[in-house]
Amino acid sequence: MNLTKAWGILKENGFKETTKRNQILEIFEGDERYLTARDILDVMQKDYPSMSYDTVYRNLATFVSLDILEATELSGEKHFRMHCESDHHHHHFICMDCGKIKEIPLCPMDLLGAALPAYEIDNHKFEIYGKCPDCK
Amino acid sequence: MNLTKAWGILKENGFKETTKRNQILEIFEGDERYLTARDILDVMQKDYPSMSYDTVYRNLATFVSLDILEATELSGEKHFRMHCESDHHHHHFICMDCGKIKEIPLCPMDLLGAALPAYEIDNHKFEIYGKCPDCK
DNA sequence: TTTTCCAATAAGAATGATTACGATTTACTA
DNA sequence: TAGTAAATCGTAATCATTCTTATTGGAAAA
Repeated sequence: MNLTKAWGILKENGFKETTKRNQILEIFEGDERYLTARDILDVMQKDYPSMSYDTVYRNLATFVSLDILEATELSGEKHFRMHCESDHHHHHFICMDCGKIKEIPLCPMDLLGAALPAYEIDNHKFEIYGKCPDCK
Repeated sequence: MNLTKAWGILKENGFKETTKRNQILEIFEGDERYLTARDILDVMQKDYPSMSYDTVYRNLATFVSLDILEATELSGEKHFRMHCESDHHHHHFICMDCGKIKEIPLCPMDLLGAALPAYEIDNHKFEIYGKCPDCK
């Protein structure tokens, strides 16, 4: 997702255009890896030494709720990255060295079909972890 | 997995048979849900009011490293349950109401085959979340 | 442009899970 | 039964995240 589209979504939902908010989005636009709240704060504090954790966490939560960012839990910490452009549902290979991802077009839920008829399925998680060709 | 098998593994690896360790395993043997460290401590402190967090976390880590317990991250907390008996690799549906699980025999990695030839695949996670028939 | 209002932010304290550590106790071995 | 290393206790420290109150800043209206 790019900045323009992200701001379209934010404006539609009544969020104000602030410089901090914009700069956080710029970081994600320029980095395809999964980043933590601390990663964001570290970069932001170069320009805004007084930047607060609260601002980072609040904005990350906003972005995730609007599907601008996607989140996942890696070794006990929440990680975030720009939501994929792809309009079809997919999953990710995640490189545990460099953090870069590769889209996996397959979704195991397609194959489960009616295997769980009596169950209410709300969500699912499928991720592959390892090393990408560059880090291998 | 049952207590006997768990103690077999522990003894093989030189771990001592302590009453606390045994009682933690008994809790897991009698509960098919995913439990947190706090859940364990709460139950244990009925019998041992001085039970320490350190003891709980240390033993949980030991059990996971020996594949006696399996662990997963649910809403920011580590959860543990007895390792499944099934000798074939499988995944889980997890009920977010009661915490009970259902085994899913399918593994998406089987279907990926050689789809990621240049990648080193170390691990993967596939879990389905929702409500079981009883909670629905 | 200026005023006004409410969302957004700063600063730091609070929380909650997890880990660490020195002192003490316990399980096994000889 | 005594010796020894592992296990546990009691508590403090750490780390990510959330909360709270006061202040600031964006944008709509005057």
